[in-house]
Amino acid sequence: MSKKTATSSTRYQALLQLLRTAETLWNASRFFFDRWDLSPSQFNVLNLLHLNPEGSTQIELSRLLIMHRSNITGLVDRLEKRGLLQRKDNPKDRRAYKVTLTTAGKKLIEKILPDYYQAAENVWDNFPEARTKQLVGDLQKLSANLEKFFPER
Amino acid sequence: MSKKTATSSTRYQALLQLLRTAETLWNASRFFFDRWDLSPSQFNVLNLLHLNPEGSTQIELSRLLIMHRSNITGLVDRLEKRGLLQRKDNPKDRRAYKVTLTTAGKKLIEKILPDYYQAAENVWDNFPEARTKQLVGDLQKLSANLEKFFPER
DNA sequence: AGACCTTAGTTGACACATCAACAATCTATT
DNA sequence: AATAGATTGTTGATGTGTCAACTAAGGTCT
Repeated sequence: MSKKTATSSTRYQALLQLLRTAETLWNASRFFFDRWDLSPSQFNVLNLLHLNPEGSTQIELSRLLIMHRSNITGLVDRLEKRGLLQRKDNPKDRRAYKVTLTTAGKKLIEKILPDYYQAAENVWDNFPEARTKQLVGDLQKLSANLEKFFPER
Repeated sequence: MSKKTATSSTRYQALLQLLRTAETLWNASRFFFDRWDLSPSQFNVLNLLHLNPEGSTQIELSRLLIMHRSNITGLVDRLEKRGLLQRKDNPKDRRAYKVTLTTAGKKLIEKILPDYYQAAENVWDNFPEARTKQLVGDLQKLSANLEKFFPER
């Protein structure tokens, strides 16, 4: 049996494959959301707001999306310009807005969601459920390790 | 047993977790390569060129990196400006360049690689090798399905 | 040779992402 | 109450990514 070189180690390959698959998934989702002229990030914003009808502050969105606060500004700007959400003043904290879906935004996200869940099922194509559960567990473990090695954000 | 809602399906959660873990991994790698003032994409370019000493065309790089050709232009521009690689005219096809590492680029990537492989091992932290192999297989299967559902690039 | 199609790379317009620096506001401590 | 420190959101600079439209060059077909 030949000595393994660093470049061919399974663990190294696994990280590459993970990035590659995620890239493919992201591209697929970009293609998918194009029908409604949304980017995956824009969809994520609408989806989060839909789950939180009282509205979220921009900093909350940035934490949930693992994204810098300054990026939320532009994302919310563009969605607000399209009338899908609105910034509402927050009397409890005058530094922060409450961002909420408009009626149009709520209507759009509710139109998308069924297709979205269906697509998420389809791409697994008979993949055994138990195996999917294992995958989730493994990915979570890796995430935890990564955060241990590279702590701050 | 309660009927599962779409949002709680394991398969849907698995896709979210995949994106989340990949994001974390990407952020960790951004942090990692910062020591050499490189972005992950810049590292990938240098790494590919290091594996292919005869040089690659930009279109080859774009395919390997799953990235639009126009993006390679800027990526190569910046690395060329730093003297890490060079565009060489290609007599066999005067439309295309051959992009190769300079001595400085070769020296830099060879300084980075040992740390890189070590980090890739470290983040798995005693994760069983067999399980890693399974993960790679599962991710490949998902990738294949994704390309079936969302064909073109 | 000429006509036609394809391919490699660049450019410009735009979205998306980071960071640093700043203003406005909130909070804690004295 | 005053000061000091932290937090929210915006802005500007820069890098990264997409796409459409363009030039230059290659390939094919008659």
